[in-house]
Amino acid sequence: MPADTVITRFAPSPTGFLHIGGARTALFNWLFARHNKGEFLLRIEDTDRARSTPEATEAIFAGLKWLGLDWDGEAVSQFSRIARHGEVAAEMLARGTAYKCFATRDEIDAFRTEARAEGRPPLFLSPWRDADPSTHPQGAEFTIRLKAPREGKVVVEDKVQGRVEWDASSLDDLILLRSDATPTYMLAVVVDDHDMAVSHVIRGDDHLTNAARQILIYRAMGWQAPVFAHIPLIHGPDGAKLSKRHGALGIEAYRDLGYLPAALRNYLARLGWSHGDDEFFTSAQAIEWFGLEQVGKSAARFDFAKLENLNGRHIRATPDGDLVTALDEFIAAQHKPPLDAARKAMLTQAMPGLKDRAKTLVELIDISHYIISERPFHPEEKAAKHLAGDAPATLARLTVRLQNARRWTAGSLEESVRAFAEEEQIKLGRIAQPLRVALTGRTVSPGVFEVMETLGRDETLARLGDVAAAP
RNA sequence: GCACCCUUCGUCUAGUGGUCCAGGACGCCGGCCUUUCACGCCGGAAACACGGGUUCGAGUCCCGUAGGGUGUACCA
Repeated sequence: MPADTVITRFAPSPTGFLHIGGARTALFNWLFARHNKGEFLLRIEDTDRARSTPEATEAIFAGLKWLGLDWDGEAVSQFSRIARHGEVAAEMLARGTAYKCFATRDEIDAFRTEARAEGRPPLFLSPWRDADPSTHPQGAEFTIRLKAPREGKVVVEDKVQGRVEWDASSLDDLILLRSDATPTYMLAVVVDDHDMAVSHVIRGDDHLTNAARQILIYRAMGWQAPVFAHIPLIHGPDGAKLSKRHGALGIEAYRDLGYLPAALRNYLARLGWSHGDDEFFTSAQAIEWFGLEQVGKSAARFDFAKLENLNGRHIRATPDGDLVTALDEFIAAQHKPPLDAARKAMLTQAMPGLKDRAKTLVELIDISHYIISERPFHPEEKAAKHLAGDAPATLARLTVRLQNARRWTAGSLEESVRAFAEEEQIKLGRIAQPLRVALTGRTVSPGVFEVMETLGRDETLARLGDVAAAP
C-alpha cells in the first residue's frame, strides 16, 4: 500500500449505543476516506473492561450498517492488542522516555486536593521521574509514566482548528500503563493508530488537548504523528452538550422515528460541513465534495425540524418501489403484521400521491392507512362530521352512479363525480369530502379519485356500502 | 482555578478586506394552486455578541470584554 494512502478510523468505546455525535464522527471519517479513495477502519476501544459490553459493540455495528457506513476489513478490538501496548511501554522505558512511578493513588489524590485548595495547578509531578532505580521499592505496584518535556511548546497543526499550541509545562507525565499493566487510552490509541497506519485522525474536538499529549508519545517513540482534524461537537436544541438527557438518542431511535439513512447522512454532513449553498444532496455527491477545509469550527445544534424537512425531500426523491420495500422492512422491524402482495401492489400504485404527504416513514404508514387497514372503518371524530346530515343520502345516490361506471380510472371517475355534483347543484367539495371519509375514514388523504382507482371498484363500493349500512 | 476552542437571522450555514444597506436553507407569517392535506410556486419578517484598534475601506485582520464549549482521571 502506498505511503500516501488515506486511512481514517472510527474508534468508539462500546459502553452504550451509537449516539448521533459518534455517528457524525464516523460519517466524516467515512466521507473523507471515500473521497480520497482510501480506507475507513473501525476499532472498538474496549480496554475499559468494566464498562465495555458485547451488546454495545453489536449496537455500534448495527448502527453503522443501518446508516450505510461500511468499514474496510475486520473491526479491531483494542483489548486484543494489549500485549503490544505493553511492549511499547517497555520499549519507552528502555529508551528512557518513560519511567516507573511508585506514587499511590492516595498520594496523588491528596496532592491534587491540596493543590486545588491552595489555588495551585493540580498537575501531579511524580517524584520518581528522575529517581535512581536502586531506590525503587521492591515488589511494590507501579505505573509507567511518560517522561514528558518540561519546557518548550507542543504544537498541533490541526486541519480544522488550525495551529494550536500549549506550553509543555502545562502537560503532565501521563500514565501509559496502569498498575495492573493494562494500557491507558492515551497509549493504546497512539500505538493502534500507528500500527494501523492511520493517516488522518478525525474526531470530536473534545480530544483536542489529548492530541497534544499523544503527539508527545509519537515523539517519544520516534513515530510520525498522523494528521489531526478535530471537528466541533453537536449540541442539543438548548445549546448544552448533547447528552442522554438532552436527546442524544441512539441511532436506532432515528430509524424507529422513520428517518431514511440517506437523509440522516445528508443532515449530519451538513451539520458543520458545507459545500456552498447545497442543502439537499446524495451521499455520492457528499463523497465527491467532502473536504476538511470546509468543516466549520463552531458547535452546531441538532434541529429535528430541518432533519424532518430533508427526510421528506429524500422520501419524495426515492423510487416508489424502494419506498414500499422500506415500508415493508420498517413494519417488520416494528413487529407488525407484514404487508401482503395485494397491498404492496396498491401501495406502489398509490405511492406518488402518498409520498408527497409524508416526512417520515411513520407518517407514510399513517397516510397509507386506507390501504393497509381492513374495512369497515370507524371514521375519526372530525371526519365523521362529513358523514352527518344529508351526506349519506347524497353518497347513496352517487353510489348508484358509480356502480354503473364504465371505466374505473381516476380521470373518468372524476368526470362522473363532477357531473354528479353539477346535477345535484352542489360544490365538488361537498361530495368529495364525504366520499373521502367514507373511503379512508380520514379528512386527509391523497386525491379522492386516485384513492378510488387504487382501491378498485369492488372495494370502493364495499366501503360506500359500509357507510350506507351504518346507523 | 488553569489551559485550549468557539461566537453571521430562532436553527444550520455562505461569506477568505471593497461586488454585503450580508446570500441560501429549515422554521415562522402572508398569498397562489386546490376535492382535503400535502407537494409546488410567489412574497415577507429575521443576523455580522460588545468595545477598541489596523486600513482609504472590516462580517472578513489584531487586542480586549462578555457569553458559550471542551479538557484538566491508573475513563475513553
